[in-house]
Amino acid sequence: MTRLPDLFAALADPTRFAIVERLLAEGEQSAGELADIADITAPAISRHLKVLREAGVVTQRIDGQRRIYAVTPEPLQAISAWAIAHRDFWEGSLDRLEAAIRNRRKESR
Amino acid sequence: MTRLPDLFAALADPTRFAIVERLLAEGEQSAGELADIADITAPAISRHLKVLREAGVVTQRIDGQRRIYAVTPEPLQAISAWAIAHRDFWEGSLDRLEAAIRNRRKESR
DNA sequence: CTGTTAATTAACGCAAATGTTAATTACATG
DNA sequence: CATGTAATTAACATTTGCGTTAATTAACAG
Repeated sequence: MTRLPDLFAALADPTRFAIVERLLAEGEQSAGELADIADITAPAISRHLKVLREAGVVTQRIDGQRRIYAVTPEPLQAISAWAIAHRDFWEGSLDRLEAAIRNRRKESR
Repeated sequence: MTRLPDLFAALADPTRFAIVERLLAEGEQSAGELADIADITAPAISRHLKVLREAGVVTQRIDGQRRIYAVTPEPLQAISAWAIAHRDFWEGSLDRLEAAIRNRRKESR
């Protein structure tokens, strides 16, 4: 089981976070398709994907000469579990949490 | 509102994560009380607290010559909201895993 | 076999993060 | 007011992270 700080480190970079969001929103994609996620070169993307892979955030599937990436469920589960484990701490504002979720959905359309 | 990658960056360091866990478990504590959280000097702790403060993860309260720190609810809320917003993804992870395996079998024929 | 495409690895430069010791600020107390 | 305690800021060294270009590996197409 990956430790949370390592998971957070993987998601702390804006480019990597964008990759994860994209994969979550649109499903699995090849390294090439992810190229336009940020204004950086292909090797840079490749290294970000490696970091995500080593943190267990994404899995790699080989299809011909393409490497196809998808988000792994476990890390998201782990993060959710951690936040919810401390729910008694921030439970005072469930309304705001709900609002935040609604907001996210709205933005992603 | 703080962006998630910045939040994750604040929590990516093991010492900072330990500070947050401690404050969540035992409630607010002074910088001095947090000194034993890791085998580093007081200035190092102080800088970690500054990072957490600037990311909005903790608040600082002044009491005499002590600075007392406590976790802010909003960041945990935000993280939880993000994870839960993608719950449909990792909730049925077993089904998806199965489907992915079936899919791969189909393709390789 | 040859050339093209997809992606990664190698080698390198630079900026940011993290630790140290020393100096500073602010409050408390005899 | 002089001294001690709590914490931070300053200055500096070292490591890590992230980007680049060039080289490499692997699969595909003629």
